[in-house]
Amino acid sequence: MKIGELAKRGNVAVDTVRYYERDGLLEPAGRQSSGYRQYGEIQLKRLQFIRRAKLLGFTLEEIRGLLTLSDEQDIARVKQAAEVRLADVDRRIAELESIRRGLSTLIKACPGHGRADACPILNALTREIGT
Amino acid sequence: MKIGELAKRGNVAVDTVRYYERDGLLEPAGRQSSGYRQYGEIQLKRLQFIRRAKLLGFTLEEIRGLLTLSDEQDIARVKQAAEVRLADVDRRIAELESIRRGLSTLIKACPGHGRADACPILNALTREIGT
DNA sequence: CTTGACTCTGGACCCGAGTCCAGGGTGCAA
DNA sequence: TTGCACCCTGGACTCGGGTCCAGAGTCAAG
Repeated sequence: MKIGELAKRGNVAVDTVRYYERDGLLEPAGRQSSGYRQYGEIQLKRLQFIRRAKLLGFTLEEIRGLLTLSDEQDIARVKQAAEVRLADVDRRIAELESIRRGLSTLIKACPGHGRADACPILNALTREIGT
Repeated sequence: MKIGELAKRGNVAVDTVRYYERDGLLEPAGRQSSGYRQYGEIQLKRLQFIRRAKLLGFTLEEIRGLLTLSDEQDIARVKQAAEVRLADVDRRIAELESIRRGLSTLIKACPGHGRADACPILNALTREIGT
Protein backbone atom coordinates (compact mmCIF):
# COMPACT_ATOMS: atom_id res chain seq x y z
CA MET A 1 0.00 0.00 0.00
CA LYS A 2 1.05 3.62 -0.43
CA ILE A 3 1.68 6.12 2.33
CA GLY A 4 -1.82 7.57 2.25
CA GLU A 5 -3.47 4.24 2.91
CA LEU A 6 -0.96 3.33 5.63
CA ALA A 7 -1.58 6.67 7.29
CA LYS A 8 -5.34 6.22 7.13
CA ARG A 9 -5.22 2.69 8.50
CA GLY A 10 -2.78 3.74 11.22
CA ASN A 11 -4.90 6.78 11.98
CA VAL A 12 -2.10 9.28 11.62
CA ALA A 13 -1.25 12.02 9.13
CA VAL A 14 0.86 11.26 6.08
CA ASP A 15 3.41 13.78 7.32
CA THR A 16 3.64 11.90 10.58
CA VAL A 17 4.57 8.70 8.79
CA ARG A 18 7.35 10.52 6.94
CA TYR A 19 8.41 12.10 10.20
CA TYR A 20 8.70 8.69 11.85
CA GLU A 21 10.83 7.58 8.93
CA ARG A 22 13.17 10.57 9.28
CA ASP A 23 13.32 9.72 12.96
CA GLY A 24 14.38 6.15 12.23
CA LEU A 25 11.25 4.46 13.56
CA LEU A 26 9.53 3.21 10.44
CA GLU A 27 11.16 2.35 7.11
CA PRO A 28 9.00 1.63 4.08
CA ALA A 29 9.18 -1.92 2.73
CA GLY A 30 10.52 -0.46 -0.53
CA ARG A 31 9.96 2.09 -3.22
CA GLN A 32 8.07 1.95 -6.48
CA SER A 33 9.91 2.99 -9.63
CA SER A 34 8.12 6.32 -9.31
CA GLY A 35 9.74 6.84 -5.95
CA TYR A 36 6.51 6.25 -4.04
CA ARG A 37 7.02 4.54 -0.70
CA GLN A 38 5.56 1.06 -0.39
CA TYR A 39 4.30 -0.49 2.83
CA GLY A 40 2.99 -3.89 3.90
CA GLU A 41 1.14 -5.23 6.91
CA ILE A 42 4.36 -5.47 8.89
CA GLN A 43 4.87 -1.73 8.61
CA LEU A 44 1.28 -1.13 9.64
CA LYS A 45 1.80 -3.28 12.73
CA ARG A 46 4.91 -1.32 13.52
CA LEU A 47 3.08 1.97 13.12
CA GLN A 48 0.36 0.75 15.45
CA PHE A 49 2.99 -0.35 17.93
CA ILE A 50 4.39 3.16 17.90
CA ARG A 51 0.97 4.72 18.40
CA ARG A 52 0.04 2.40 21.24
CA ALA A 53 3.34 2.92 22.98
CA LYS A 54 2.74 6.66 22.68
CA LEU A 55 -0.63 6.23 24.34
CA LEU A 56 1.19 4.58 27.23
CA GLY A 57 3.28 7.72 27.44
CA PHE A 58 6.55 6.48 25.94
CA THR A 59 8.55 9.11 24.05
CA LEU A 60 9.62 8.41 20.48
CA GLU A 61 13.13 7.95 21.82
CA GLU A 62 11.94 5.25 24.21
CA ILE A 63 9.83 3.68 21.49
CA ARG A 64 12.88 3.42 19.27
CA GLY A 65 14.45 1.47 22.13
CA LEU A 66 11.39 -0.73 22.59
CA LEU A 67 11.31 -1.56 18.90
CA THR A 68 14.95 -2.60 19.00
CA LEU A 69 14.37 -4.74 22.09
CA SER A 70 11.34 -6.21 20.42
CA ASP A 71 13.39 -7.08 17.35
CA GLU A 72 16.00 -8.62 19.63
CA GLN A 73 13.31 -10.46 21.62
CA ASP A 74 14.87 -9.13 24.80
CA ILE A 75 11.92 -9.50 27.13
CA ALA A 76 13.80 -8.73 30.32
CA ARG A 77 14.76 -5.32 29.05
CA VAL A 78 11.31 -4.63 27.66
CA LYS A 79 9.86 -5.30 31.09
CA GLN A 80 12.50 -3.10 32.64
CA ALA A 81 11.65 -0.25 30.26
CA ALA A 82 8.00 -0.57 31.19
CA GLU A 83 8.93 -0.43 34.87
CA VAL A 84 10.97 2.70 34.36
CA ARG A 85 8.03 4.20 32.56
CA LEU A 86 5.67 3.20 35.38
CA ALA A 87 7.91 4.83 37.97
CA ASP A 88 7.85 7.96 35.86
CA VAL A 89 4.07 7.94 35.68
CA ASP A 90 3.89 7.44 39.44
CA ARG A 91 6.16 10.40 40.03
CA ARG A 92 4.11 12.57 37.75
CA ILE A 93 0.88 11.54 39.45
CA ALA A 94 2.33 12.35 42.86
CA GLU A 95 3.38 15.79 41.62
CA LEU A 96 -0.05 16.51 40.26
CA GLU A 97 -1.69 15.31 43.46
CA SER A 98 0.39 17.68 45.48
CA ILE A 99 -0.65 20.49 43.17
CA ARG A 100 -4.22 19.31 43.48
CA ARG A 101 -4.12 19.43 47.26
CA GLY A 102 -2.73 22.95 47.17
CA LEU A 103 -5.34 24.24 44.77
CA SER A 104 -8.18 22.45 46.45
CA THR A 105 -7.34 23.82 49.90
CA LEU A 106 -7.11 27.32 48.50
CA ILE A 107 -10.40 27.08 46.65
CA LYS A 108 -12.26 25.74 49.65
CA ALA A 109 -10.95 28.56 51.80
CA CYS A 110 -11.90 31.27 49.30
CA PRO A 111 -15.26 32.94 49.88
CA GLY A 112 -15.43 34.05 46.25
CA HIS A 113 -16.27 37.65 47.08
CA GLY A 114 -15.11 40.46 49.33
CA ARG A 115 -11.73 42.13 49.49
CA ALA A 116 -8.56 40.83 47.91
CA ASP A 117 -6.82 40.61 51.27
CA ALA A 118 -9.43 38.05 52.23
CA CYS A 119 -8.72 35.86 49.20
CA PRO A 120 -6.53 32.93 50.26
CA ILE A 121 -5.59 32.26 46.66
CA LEU A 122 -4.10 35.67 46.11
CA ASN A 123 -2.56 35.57 49.55
CA ALA A 124 -0.96 32.23 48.90
CA LEU A 125 0.50 33.52 45.68
CA THR A 126 1.88 36.64 47.26
CA ARG A 127 3.10 34.79 50.33
CA GLU A 128 3.76 31.11 50.71
CA ILE A 129 2.42 27.90 49.25
CA GLY A 130 0.72 25.43 51.54
CA THR A 131 0.27 21.78 50.75
CA MET B 1 17.96 46.70 43.08
CA LYS B 2 19.35 45.63 39.72
CA ILE B 3 18.23 42.66 37.69
CA GLY B 4 20.90 40.34 39.04
CA GLU B 5 19.82 40.79 42.62
CA LEU B 6 16.14 40.49 41.76
CA ALA B 7 16.84 37.29 39.90
CA LYS B 8 18.85 35.88 42.79
CA ARG B 9 16.21 36.78 45.36
CA GLY B 10 13.45 35.43 43.13
CA ASN B 11 15.49 32.32 42.45
CA VAL B 12 15.33 32.59 38.68
CA ALA B 13 17.84 33.36 35.94
CA VAL B 14 18.41 36.92 34.80
CA ASP B 15 17.30 35.92 31.33
CA THR B 16 14.04 34.67 32.76
CA VAL B 17 13.30 38.06 34.30
CA ARG B 18 13.90 39.74 30.96
CA TYR B 19 11.75 37.07 29.32
CA TYR B 20 8.88 37.81 31.70
CA GLU B 21 9.22 41.47 30.83
CA ARG B 22 9.03 40.78 27.10
CA ASP B 23 6.01 38.63 27.87
CA GLY B 24 4.30 41.49 29.68
CA LEU B 25 4.34 39.93 33.14
CA LEU B 26 6.88 42.02 35.00
CA GLU B 27 7.91 45.59 34.26
CA PRO B 28 10.88 47.14 36.04
CA ALA B 29 10.09 50.03 38.39
CA GLY B 30 12.28 52.22 36.19
CA ARG B 31 15.65 52.58 34.50
CA GLN B 32 18.89 54.11 35.65
CA SER B 33 20.53 56.69 33.42
CA SER B 34 22.83 53.89 32.29
CA GLY B 35 19.83 51.96 31.03
CA TYR B 36 20.03 49.41 33.83
CA ARG B 37 16.64 48.14 34.96
CA GLN B 38 15.65 49.03 38.50
CA TYR B 39 13.40 46.94 40.72
CA GLY B 40 11.83 47.31 44.15
CA GLU B 41 10.16 44.97 46.62
CA ILE B 42 6.88 45.18 44.73
CA GLN B 43 8.50 43.69 41.64
CA LEU B 44 10.05 40.96 43.75
CA LYS B 45 6.63 40.09 45.16
CA ARG B 46 5.25 39.96 41.66
CA LEU B 47 8.06 37.70 40.52
CA GLN B 48 7.40 35.38 43.44
CA PHE B 49 3.72 35.40 42.60
CA ILE B 50 4.56 34.27 39.10
CA ARG B 51 6.85 31.51 40.35
CA ARG B 52 4.33 30.22 42.86
CA ALA B 53 1.53 30.24 40.35
CA LYS B 54 3.79 28.26 38.03
CA LEU B 55 4.33 25.71 40.79
CA LEU B 56 0.56 25.33 40.93
CA GLY B 57 0.68 24.54 37.24
CA PHE B 58 -0.65 27.78 35.78
CA THR B 59 0.76 28.73 32.38
CA LEU B 60 2.30 32.16 31.90
CA GLU B 61 -0.80 33.06 29.91
CA GLU B 62 -3.02 32.18 32.85
CA ILE B 63 -0.71 33.96 35.25
CA ARG B 64 -0.99 37.10 33.18
CA GLY B 65 -4.74 36.80 33.72
CA LEU B 66 -4.37 36.15 37.45
CA LEU B 67 -2.16 39.20 37.86
CA THR B 68 -4.74 41.36 36.13
CA LEU B 69 -7.53 39.95 38.29
CA SER B 70 -5.38 40.47 41.34
CA ASP B 71 -4.80 44.09 40.36
CA GLU B 72 -8.54 44.45 39.84
CA GLN B 73 -9.26 42.70 43.13
CA ASP B 74 -11.71 40.45 41.31
CA ILE B 75 -11.86 37.56 43.76
CA ALA B 76 -14.75 35.76 42.12
CA ARG B 77 -12.83 35.40 38.91
CA VAL B 78 -9.62 34.41 40.67
CA LYS B 79 -11.49 31.61 42.37
CA GLN B 80 -13.00 30.61 39.06
CA ALA B 81 -9.57 30.48 37.42
CA ALA B 82 -8.34 28.26 40.23
CA GLU B 83 -11.31 25.96 39.73
CA VAL B 84 -10.66 25.69 36.02
CA ARG B 85 -7.07 24.85 36.83
CA LEU B 86 -8.17 22.23 39.36
CA ALA B 87 -10.44 20.57 36.82
CA ASP B 88 -7.50 20.45 34.46
CA VAL B 89 -5.28 18.83 37.05
CA ASP B 90 -7.99 16.30 37.79
CA ARG B 91 -8.30 15.42 34.14
CA ARG B 92 -4.57 14.99 33.81
CA ILE B 93 -4.42 12.78 36.90
CA ALA B 94 -7.20 10.59 35.53
CA GLU B 95 -5.33 10.21 32.24
CA LEU B 96 -2.15 9.23 34.00
CA GLU B 97 -3.98 6.78 36.20
CA SER B 98 -5.44 5.08 33.19
CA ILE B 99 -1.96 4.81 31.72
CA ARG B 100 -0.72 3.55 35.05
CA ARG B 101 -3.31 0.77 35.14
CA GLY B 102 -2.38 -0.31 31.63
CA LEU B 103 1.33 -0.43 32.34
CA SER B 104 0.91 -2.08 35.69
CA THR B 105 -1.28 -4.86 34.34
CA LEU B 106 1.19 -5.53 31.57
CA ILE B 107 4.19 -5.59 33.89
CA LYS B 108 2.54 -7.96 36.33
CA ALA B 109 1.67 -10.33 33.52
CA CYS B 110 5.18 -10.35 32.06
CA PRO B 111 7.43 -13.19 33.20
CA GLY B 112 10.52 -11.18 32.31
CA HIS B 113 12.13 -13.98 30.31
CA GLY B 114 11.27 -16.48 27.61
CA ARG B 115 10.08 -15.87 24.08
CA ALA B 116 8.78 -12.59 22.77
CA ASP B 117 5.41 -14.13 21.92
CA ALA B 118 4.99 -14.74 25.63
CA CYS B 119 5.62 -11.13 26.54
CA PRO B 120 2.30 -9.39 27.24
CA ILE B 121 3.93 -6.01 26.85
CA LEU B 122 5.09 -6.64 23.31
CA ASN B 123 1.82 -8.37 22.55
CA ALA B 124 -0.20 -5.45 23.82
CA LEU B 125 1.81 -3.09 21.69
CA THR B 126 1.40 -5.17 18.57
CA ARG B 127 -2.24 -5.90 19.30
CA GLU B 128 -4.60 -4.00 21.55
CA ILE B 129 -4.38 -1.94 24.69
CA GLY B 130 -6.11 -3.19 27.80
CA THR B 131 -7.06 -0.93 30.67
C1' DC C 1 -5.63 14.15 -22.86
C1' DT C 2 -6.87 16.56 -19.15
C1' DT C 3 -8.28 16.90 -14.45
C1' DG C 4 -7.89 15.93 -9.76
C1' DA C 5 -6.07 13.19 -6.19
C1' DC C 6 -2.08 11.51 -4.68
C1' DT C 7 3.05 11.50 -3.86
C1' DC C 8 7.88 13.30 -3.77
C1' DT C 9 11.70 16.52 -1.59
C1' DG C 10 13.74 19.87 1.43
C1' DG C 11 12.97 23.08 4.45
C1' DA C 12 10.35 26.33 7.41
C1' DC C 13 7.22 26.86 11.16
C1' DC C 14 4.38 25.84 15.54
C1' DC C 15 3.79 25.47 20.71
C1' DG C 16 5.83 27.01 25.79
C1' DA C 17 9.17 28.58 28.57
C1' DG C 18 12.97 29.70 28.65
C1' DT C 19 18.46 29.70 27.50
C1' DC C 20 22.50 31.30 25.14
C1' DC C 21 25.24 34.34 22.40
C1' DA C 22 27.84 38.27 20.29
C1' DG C 23 29.16 42.63 20.62
C1' DG C 24 28.85 46.18 23.06
C1' DG C 25 28.43 49.62 27.70
C1' DT C 26 28.91 50.44 33.05
C1' DG C 27 30.63 50.44 37.68
C1' DC C 28 33.86 49.58 41.16
C1' DA C 29 38.26 47.98 43.28
C1' DA C 30 43.31 47.24 43.36
C1' DT D 1 44.15 51.90 34.15
C1' DT D 2 43.17 47.71 33.93
C1' DG D 3 40.55 43.98 35.14
C1' DC D 4 36.41 41.89 36.34
C1' DA D 5 31.61 41.44 37.25
C1' DC D 6 27.68 43.10 35.89
C1' DC D 7 24.32 45.03 32.52
C1' DC D 8 22.31 46.18 27.69
C1' DT D 9 20.09 44.66 22.96
C1' DG D 10 18.37 41.72 19.35
C1' DG D 11 18.13 37.55 17.73
C1' DA D 12 18.99 32.60 17.42
C1' DC D 13 18.56 28.17 19.54
C1' DT D 14 16.62 24.31 22.56
C1' DC D 15 13.23 20.35 23.25
C1' DG D 16 9.34 16.98 21.25
C1' DG D 17 6.33 15.86 18.09
C1' DG D 18 4.77 16.94 14.65
C1' DT D 19 2.45 20.29 10.73
C1' DC D 20 2.58 23.03 6.57
C1' DC D 21 4.41 24.59 2.29
C1' DA D 22 6.17 25.22 -2.59
C1' DG D 23 7.24 23.29 -6.60
C1' DA D 24 7.42 19.24 -9.13
C1' DG D 25 6.25 14.41 -10.56
C1' DT D 26 2.66 10.33 -10.99
C1' DC D 27 -1.49 7.87 -11.65
C1' DA D 28 -6.26 6.68 -12.77
C1' DA D 29 -10.87 8.00 -14.35
C1' DG D 30 -13.76 10.23 -17.55
